[in-house]
Amino acid sequence: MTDEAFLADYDPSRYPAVAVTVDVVALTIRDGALHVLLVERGEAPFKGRWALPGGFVKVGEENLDQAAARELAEETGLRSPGRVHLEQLATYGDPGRDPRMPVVSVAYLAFGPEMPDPRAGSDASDAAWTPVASLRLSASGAQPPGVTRRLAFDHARILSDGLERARGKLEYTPLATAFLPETFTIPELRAVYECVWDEALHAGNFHRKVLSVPGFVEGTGDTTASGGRKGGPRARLYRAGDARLLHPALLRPATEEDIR
Amino acid sequence: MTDEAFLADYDPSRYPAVAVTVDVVALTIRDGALHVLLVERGEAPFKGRWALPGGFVKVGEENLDQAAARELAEETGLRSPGRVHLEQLATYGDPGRDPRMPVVSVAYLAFGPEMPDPRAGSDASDAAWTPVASLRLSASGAQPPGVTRRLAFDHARILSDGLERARGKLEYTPLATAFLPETFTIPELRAVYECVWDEALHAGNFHRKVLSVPGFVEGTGDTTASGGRKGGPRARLYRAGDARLLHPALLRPATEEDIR
DNA sequence: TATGTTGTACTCATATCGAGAATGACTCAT
DNA sequence: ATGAGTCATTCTCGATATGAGTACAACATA
Repeated sequence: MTDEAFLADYDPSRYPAVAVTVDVVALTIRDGALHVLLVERGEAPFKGRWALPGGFVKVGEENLDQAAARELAEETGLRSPGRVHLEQLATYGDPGRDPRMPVVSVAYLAFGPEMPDPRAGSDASDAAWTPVASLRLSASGAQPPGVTRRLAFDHARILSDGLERARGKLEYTPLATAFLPETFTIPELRAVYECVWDEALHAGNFHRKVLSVPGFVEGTGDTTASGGRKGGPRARLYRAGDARLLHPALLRPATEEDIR
Repeated sequence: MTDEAFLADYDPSRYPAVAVTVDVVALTIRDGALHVLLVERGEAPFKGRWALPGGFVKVGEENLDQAAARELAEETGLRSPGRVHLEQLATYGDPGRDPRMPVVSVAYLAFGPEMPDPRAGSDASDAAWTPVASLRLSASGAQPPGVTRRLAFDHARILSDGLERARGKLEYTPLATAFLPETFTIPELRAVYECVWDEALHAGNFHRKVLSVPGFVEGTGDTTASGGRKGGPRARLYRAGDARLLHPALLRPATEEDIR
């Protein structure tokens, strides 16, 4: 930004009326399916429709990361700042994305282990973890059978961008562990990849790969107390290692359509 | 964002005085070195220091991408919207990042082939392509010998984030071609990777790899008119292919420090 | 013409990947 | 208890990718 431009607008009354908000795409895994945290709007516009949790940034008092963490905790009644990974996703500022006024929204992406049901915050009439598969994310494209909901504002696009980011980050960072509790088994880690990528993975190869990437996981020496629900031996327990990047990366099988 | 929060702030006079700007990290390659487009500030604060080009978003009239493209063209006198790749980088909103008032800046990353010298825009006292290596990007860390400049505001951090993004994108997208003209040779493409990554690459292996990734480049059937400056045969010419992702990726050699 | 440079194509050993199968340890229904 | 089915973990094997080095012909320069 240049100085003259600032001086020309230095008088606050001359600013365009812009609101800056944060919206959070909070993802977790429940019952083997990817879920996103949504709140139900109690007022127009989009009354009764579901939206991403979010709110105004207290500009000058907090930074954007703090605002996102505050919204995630405050508006849904989830405290648990502990093991939640939060990162900036992208910023959306198209004219008309809010019918009432110009709004620039900084979207955040949050990954966390299975969390309790949220309570509705002061602003939302309801809040719930919602299966991503039950949402209509684009006008075109195949939709799952059953109930499909359309999100308020441009939140379908934001969620869609967040999912794409999450899918990509699983390839070259150890963030999949952010969806799991402190200790976990390799098959649980594989389940994270499978439900975020929506692809079945080869159990043996996945096992070999995870153990071969330095710093991805480290063994605890323990095993689960019993076998799985449907049988099978006890599994060894691991915790997240100290790697920030997976090298070599754990590439998802790419299709021609992804590439072109 | 929730409805009640909006209603509470519906009166524009109650908005906090937030300015929304775009800043552009425009990268190109000149004389075998990575350069970034900077403008010299003509007024306080940071008068005489260099900064990223940027300016206010005309909220409600244009979207963020358009604002970034406009700033890149307008403030520097570079029109050339043609072959420039522009993508959103991140958003910066820490309190105090501008000493005068709260400012939220949406940063963009631009890649382009070698471009003419900019002329100073209406706001900047000067504008120039500056070698990235000549800039002091962090307080700590090794600095190159010779002139090092410190950027205004938090622009060193933004540039640093932009460089890291660029380095990563070269691995799994064909964006290196955005630094080159319509047709180019494989050694020219290798030079892009080498100067963005700041690492020497094995010529033979790079050649094999580029040709083996589907859709990365396609041959034109032509060759350069003559050999290189210091000799060597004519090189075959290629143009960018239709791939949006490189599969398998062209991974840069990772060091232990990158990973942990 | 001699010399050095370099684009491109090899070779070869090693690492990684995808697919499948073997081995037990476990759960559950009978 | 017992048998059937499930599944964590480890192997094997062929296909593919990678890193390092060599070969050679085409080119610029002196």
